[in-house]
Amino acid sequence: MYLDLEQQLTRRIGDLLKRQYDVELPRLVVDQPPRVALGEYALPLSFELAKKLHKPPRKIAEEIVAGLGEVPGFAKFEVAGAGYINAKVDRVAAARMVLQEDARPKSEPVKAEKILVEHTSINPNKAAHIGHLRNAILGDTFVRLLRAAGAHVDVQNYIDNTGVQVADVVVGFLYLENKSKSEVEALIAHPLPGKPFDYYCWDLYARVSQWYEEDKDHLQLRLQTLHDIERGGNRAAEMGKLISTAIIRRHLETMVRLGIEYDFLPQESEILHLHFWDLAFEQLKHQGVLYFETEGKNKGCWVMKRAGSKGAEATAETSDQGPDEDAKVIVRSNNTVTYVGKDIAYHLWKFGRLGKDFGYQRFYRYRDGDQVWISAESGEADHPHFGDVDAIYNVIDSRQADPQNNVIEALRGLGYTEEAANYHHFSYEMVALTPGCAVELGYEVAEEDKKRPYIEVSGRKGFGVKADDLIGALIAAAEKEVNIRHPEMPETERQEIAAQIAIGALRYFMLKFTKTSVIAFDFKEALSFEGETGPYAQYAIVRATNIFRKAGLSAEQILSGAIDLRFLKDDDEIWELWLRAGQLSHVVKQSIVTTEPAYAAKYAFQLAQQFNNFYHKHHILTEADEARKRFLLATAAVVRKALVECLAMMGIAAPSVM
RNA sequence: GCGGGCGUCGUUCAACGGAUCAGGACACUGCGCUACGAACGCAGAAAUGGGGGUUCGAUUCCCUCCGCCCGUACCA
Repeated sequence: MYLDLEQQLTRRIGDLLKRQYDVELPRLVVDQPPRVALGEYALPLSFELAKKLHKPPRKIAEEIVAGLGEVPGFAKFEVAGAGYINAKVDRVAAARMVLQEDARPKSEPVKAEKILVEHTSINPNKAAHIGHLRNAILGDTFVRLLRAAGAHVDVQNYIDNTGVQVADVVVGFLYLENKSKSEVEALIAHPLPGKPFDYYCWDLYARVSQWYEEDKDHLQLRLQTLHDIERGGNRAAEMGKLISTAIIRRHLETMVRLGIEYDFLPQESEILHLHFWDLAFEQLKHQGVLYFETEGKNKGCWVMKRAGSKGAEATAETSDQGPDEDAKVIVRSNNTVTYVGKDIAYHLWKFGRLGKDFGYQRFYRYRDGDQVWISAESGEADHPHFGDVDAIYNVIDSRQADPQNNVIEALRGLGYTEEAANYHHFSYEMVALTPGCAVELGYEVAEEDKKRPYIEVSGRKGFGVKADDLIGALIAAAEKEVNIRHPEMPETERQEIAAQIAIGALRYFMLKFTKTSVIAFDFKEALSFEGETGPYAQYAIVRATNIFRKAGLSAEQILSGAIDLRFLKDDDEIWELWLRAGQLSHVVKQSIVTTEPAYAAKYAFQLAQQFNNFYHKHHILTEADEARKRFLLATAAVVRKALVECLAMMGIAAPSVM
């Protein structure tokens, strides 16, 4: 509703400006007035026009209002303040639109046909921690938003199964624990009590890192193991595959608890063994993106100009002054490829510009029947096709901005300017621990660290909060509350509701911060079910549900029955609820174009807050006027529907009771 | 050094360059359940790091200083 009327309005204003003043504004700013009594849209454009037209803003505003005449859907235009134009919609007509619409933005914020979102991408060598949760929840929510907007989205979780991190755990099993392949297999099949395989590897990984510290010669073993894994066909490679595959399964299980699913798991092992790099290398050399360095510190390497490096224009004058020391190495002097190099090849594949595809194998099937595919050298004959997309979103933390930009730079250098423009690094800040939280967890914290606002988590040091531990703690806390409130309920039902509340709390917690904000993790805040939290919004829904239950009516019955919308005409507070509900598609659009799910989270909370207010003020079931009662019920139903839909986009369920 | 991000009530987070109190949450003080369940509501107190500039208008844009964080590998 809100989006449609806004478009209607801006189109009319645009026409009017051209006709009446022969001017065009690059973009028409549309605000909301401070109070809904003043209208639904506020246009500050006369301030901007004042200089151009040499007239006072207020006069321009009056002229525009006079020139607008009747606009369908709008009741009135008013000049306010120093020259604002406030537009008041026809509330009854707008409310009718709210009753009919769905969440899909009609203005198509998503241009691309096929979109690929990559998120999670945890190194498969240890349990997922809270930092990974933020990544996965941001990514999954963005996927849900895009799909709600009608986009076709594939979800990928990139698996770096041949990197140093996996190598480190392999070193741990082979050399620290002297375990054979079958012993590790047994550990995977029958984990120690209270210690799933990914937890086991979490500890082992930290021990190996410690072991490297003790004697630098141990690092030789790591290098050796890394090379063995990359080459394949040996003991270390087999062990690596065994470990990474088992850990991936654990990660999928962890994410399933949060309602997060993937379509495809591309692995680095296939990027290597199917020689993706060779094809990319040819293109890069051919287009001159890469050049061979013959002197300086990068002598003997294939390098490219670093993204954002200065002197791009100055090369003509400075080219005689020796090699570009700031260049990014893509192929090392020992002929191996760096991470960025592999990533370039991978991204050429994503955009269908590589000329080669993965093999695909079935890997995991979700309860809902959806299938996850994994890359393989020789895949199954019958498989879906991934890649070859129009736009990509890589949910990767902000620390990796440089390598991401280098990949984009390489694409641009290859002439794929459109692909480069449709390559979005969905960047977000990390989750760190407050010093207090670290102490609470029993870690030793240096005095100087205690003064810091937060401390970075580190898988290498085993320093952090594991995802499954946090989920477990949340469920236990929620269960306690549910048990108090609903002792009569069957246990399975109580558990289900506790899980919904726990996940709601966790997902909302990870979404309420904007991406640029570092989350300083603290148990007290994360475990809270009060205030600005997921359960707060869920509770508003439950309250509405309870009213309908007592009234003996379903939401559908209420919304399809006779509703006297004239009550809206002189009730600003209730009208604001309808207006908010009608803004859902606007919120979806904004969240997508700004790649900011926090925007949707804020909306959900505010809507719930307004509903709780309404709930407190109007006692619906005892309302004597039957028509008014039906109108109030419809208000609750409309808000509930918008809330349920918005929470669904965040992966938060609406519990039946709580 | 260079590049990027960030400094907002006690704490934590909001605010496309816009309208009277810069908004919410937590914490704090004081209230409100015989109601559609209080995982709620009401009231109170409390903030834009310093200095310039652009603008009709700056928390927002530009410059500068101070402070914090992250990058800046032939690691991923």
